[in-house]
Amino acid sequence: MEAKESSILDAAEKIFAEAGFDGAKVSNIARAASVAEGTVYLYYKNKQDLLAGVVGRFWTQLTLGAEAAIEPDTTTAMQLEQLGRYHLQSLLNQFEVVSLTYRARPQQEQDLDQVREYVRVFDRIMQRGVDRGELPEHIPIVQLRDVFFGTLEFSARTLKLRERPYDQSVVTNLLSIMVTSTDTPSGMTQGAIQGKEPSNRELMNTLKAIQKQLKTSGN
Amino acid sequence: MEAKESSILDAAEKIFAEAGFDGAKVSNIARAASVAEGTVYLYYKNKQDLLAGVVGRFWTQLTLGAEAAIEPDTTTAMQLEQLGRYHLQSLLNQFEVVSLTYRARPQQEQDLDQVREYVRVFDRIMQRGVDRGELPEHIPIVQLRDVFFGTLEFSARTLKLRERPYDQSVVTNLLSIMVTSTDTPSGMTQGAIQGKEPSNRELMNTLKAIQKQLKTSGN
DNA sequence: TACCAAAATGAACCAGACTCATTTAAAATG
DNA sequence: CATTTTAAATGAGTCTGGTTCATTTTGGTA
Repeated sequence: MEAKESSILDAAEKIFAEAGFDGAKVSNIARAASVAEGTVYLYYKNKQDLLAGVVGRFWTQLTLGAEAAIEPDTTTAMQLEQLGRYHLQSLLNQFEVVSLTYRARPQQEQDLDQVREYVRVFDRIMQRGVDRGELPEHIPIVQLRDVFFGTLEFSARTLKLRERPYDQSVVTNLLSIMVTSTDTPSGMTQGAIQGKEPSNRELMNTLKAIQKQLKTSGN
Repeated sequence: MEAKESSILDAAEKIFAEAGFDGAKVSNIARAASVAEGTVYLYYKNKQDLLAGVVGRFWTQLTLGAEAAIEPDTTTAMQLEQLGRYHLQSLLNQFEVVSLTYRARPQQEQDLDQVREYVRVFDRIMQRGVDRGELPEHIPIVQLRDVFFGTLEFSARTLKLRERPYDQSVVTNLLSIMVTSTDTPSGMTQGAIQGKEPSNRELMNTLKAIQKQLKTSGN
C-alpha cells in the first residue's frame, strides 16, 4: 500500500520533529502510524533510512513550492528575492525538519540529492540571469550559492535562537549585498536598499558599463 | 587527574572523527584512552556530554587561534580577511569535528557557548570598525555575522564535497561583497548606500574598488 | 472453498550505552 | 610505617531500544 508508506512518513516526521532523531523511538513511530514495529522495516531499511525518507520528502516538496513561488517572467533580482523569502520562511516554519537534515547528511551522500535538486532552483535563476546578460560574472555562481543559502540558513538559526519571527530585512539586506557587487542597475539598487534613491546616474552607468549590459525595470 | 580527562577527550575526538557519533562506541573510546569504560562516565555524564566536551574544546582552541591570527593594528577589512582565511582553513582542516558540532547543538544550547565565544571575535572586529567610523551601519552586525559565517561554512562544505583544497577566492569574494556595501576601504559606497548624493570622486573610487575586486576574484 | 503470495505482526534477539557493588590507589592520621 | 579514610577506577551486569524472523493475517485467484 502506497498510503501506508506515506502514513509512516507522516508519523516519523511528527515524532522526529518533536523528539529529535535519538529521542524518537521506532516503537512510537510505529504506534503513531498504527502499524506494527516490524512493518516499518518493510518500507525502510533502518531508522537512518527512515529519516532519509522524511528529509528527502521535505526537500522535494520544498522544491515544488519554490518553483511555484517564483514568477517566471520577472527580473533575476526579483526572482532571487522571491526565492529568498520563500526559503527563509520555510526554514523557520519547518525548522525541526531542516535540522534533521544534518543527521541524515553525514551518512550516505546519495540519500540527499533532493537537496541538490532544490539547489538547482537557485542555479537556474542565476544561469538565466547570466544568459540574459542581467548578471555579470565576477563571482562564480557556485560561490554565490553558498552566500545565498549559507546566509539564510544561519540567519534562520539566529532568528530561532532569539525567538524572533520571520524578518524580511534579512532577505532584503542579503540581496542588497549580492546585487550591489554583482549587478548594479539603478532599479535593483533601489529595490534592494529599502527604497532609498539611487544617485549619480552618470557614474552608476559608468559602473554598469564595465559589467555586462543590464536591462532591468525599476520596481 | 587532569591529564586523564584530556586523554579521554583526545581519544573521543579521534574515534568520533573517524566513526561519527553513532558509529563511535564508548568501549572503543575507553580502550583508546587506556581506561575502563566506567571511567569515562566519571568525567562525562553520557556520550552526548562527551561529544559536547570534544566540540567545546575544539571551539575554544579555535578562538585562541583566531585571536592570534588577527593583527590588532590594521584595518577592519584586513582583520576580517584574516579571520575569514583562518576560519575557512580551520573548517577544512578539521571538517569532521566541525560536523560533529551539529550533533551536539540540538541538545542543550548552553553546551555550546564556546561557539558563541568564538563568534565574538567577529563581533569585536566589527564593533571596533563601527567605533572607528570605518564601518557604516546599513546592515546590522548580527546579520553580517550570518553572512560571514554562513557563507564560509557552506563554502567549506562545497569544497569538501568536490574534494577541492582551500580556495582563497572564496574569502576574497565574500569580503568583496561585504566590504563593497558596508565598508569603504578605498572608495566610498557609503554615500550611495545611504541614499545621499555621492560625489563623483566617491563613485570613481567605488569603480576602482570593483575593478580591483574583479582582478582578485579571477584567480 | 481452497490455495497461494504478499503484507503484516510482535516476541525474541542483541548491540551498546549506562550503572553500581567491589576493588584498587592515594591521602590523611597518629 | 601501619592504619584508617577518602577518592578514583574497574568491568560484569542491567536495561533500553533498534532490528530480525518465524508465524499469522490479508487479499486476490482458480
